[in-house]
Amino acid sequence: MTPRSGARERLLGAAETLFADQGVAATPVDQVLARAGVAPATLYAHFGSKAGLQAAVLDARLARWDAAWAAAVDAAPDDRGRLLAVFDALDTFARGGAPSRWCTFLATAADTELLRSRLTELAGPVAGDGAAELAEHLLVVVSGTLAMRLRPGADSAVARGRATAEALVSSV
Amino acid sequence: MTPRSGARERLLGAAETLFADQGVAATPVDQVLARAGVAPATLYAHFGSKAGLQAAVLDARLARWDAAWAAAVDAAPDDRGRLLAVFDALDTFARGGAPSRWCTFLATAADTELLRSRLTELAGPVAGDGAAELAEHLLVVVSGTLAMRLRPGADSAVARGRATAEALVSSV
DNA sequence: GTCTATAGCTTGATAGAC
DNA sequence: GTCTATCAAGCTATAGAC
Repeated sequence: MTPRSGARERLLGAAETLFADQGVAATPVDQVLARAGVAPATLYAHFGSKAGLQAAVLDARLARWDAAWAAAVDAAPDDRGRLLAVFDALDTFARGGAPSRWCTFLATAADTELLRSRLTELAGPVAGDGAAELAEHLLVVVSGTLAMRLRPGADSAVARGRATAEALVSSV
Repeated sequence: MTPRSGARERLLGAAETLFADQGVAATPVDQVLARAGVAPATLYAHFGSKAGLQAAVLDARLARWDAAWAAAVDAAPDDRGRLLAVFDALDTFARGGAPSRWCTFLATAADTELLRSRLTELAGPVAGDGAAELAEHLLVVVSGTLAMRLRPGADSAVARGRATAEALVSSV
């Protein structure tokens, strides 16, 4: 917890948008600095390197995703709704002005395991002994939904993914 | 059709591997040249630019994927098998020594439409009126399978994707 | 068609003042 | 902690000989 620093927050915000829109490699540090209105040395004082900044951006995103998913689960009315709440959270994230390629951060190892374990847990009340299998199916569908958001027709990606998930849940 | 040129083929092969393993942006032209054993000017004579080389690599890949899928469909015994043949083709590609991140090329617009239309066609005999809907579900699953191959546990990605697809087909 | 050599630019990161 | 100014390295692409 660095003593509150406007520059730090602005750097994280600028980097998140630019990295997501253009890709990390295609985004020069100078561009992040310009958008944040910060000097080069300040960035290196806070994050050490471009890679350090990237890591900090991913961490921040993961934490927000985590919170959004938890909130969606809490808001759901029943077991089936809680299992499918991932898609509500995806929808929130997608509509919430987040960069169009925000989903790339989900391609990390930590996140895959998080998804798998939570989905298995949530699938329990719905599928009983078949919970692990259903969770595995839903993991594929969630991954596919993220992938679809990278392509044309991204707007309807979450809705289509949810429809597929519902078909799977109903077939249990 | 350039007069047969060993350099051209070597460049395509080297670029395919390196681009897939490291990403295009992270791969310097020099590295492609070194692996191919070719001089800079030769690359620019054939492809005009790094982007031109990248485009040529994608074209070649798409053509091979196309052929592999068609072969898998032909080899399948029945309608259901033909519909699920995408996964046979994915398996062939994945095992065939292709770079671990080969799937990135499937994130193109052209390919998305190709997938959708062919899957819809193949779903006809299996799902009748529900063909379009089933194809849409399978499109999500195929995309998810590709995404899973980018993460740890990639080896079993195709098998798990196929299992999800079978659950969907069976529920029709 | 292919080579060697190099131009010209952009990048990530640092030095030193305040 | 933040700034201005700058370095050293790496990149893509081209020139010119064979």
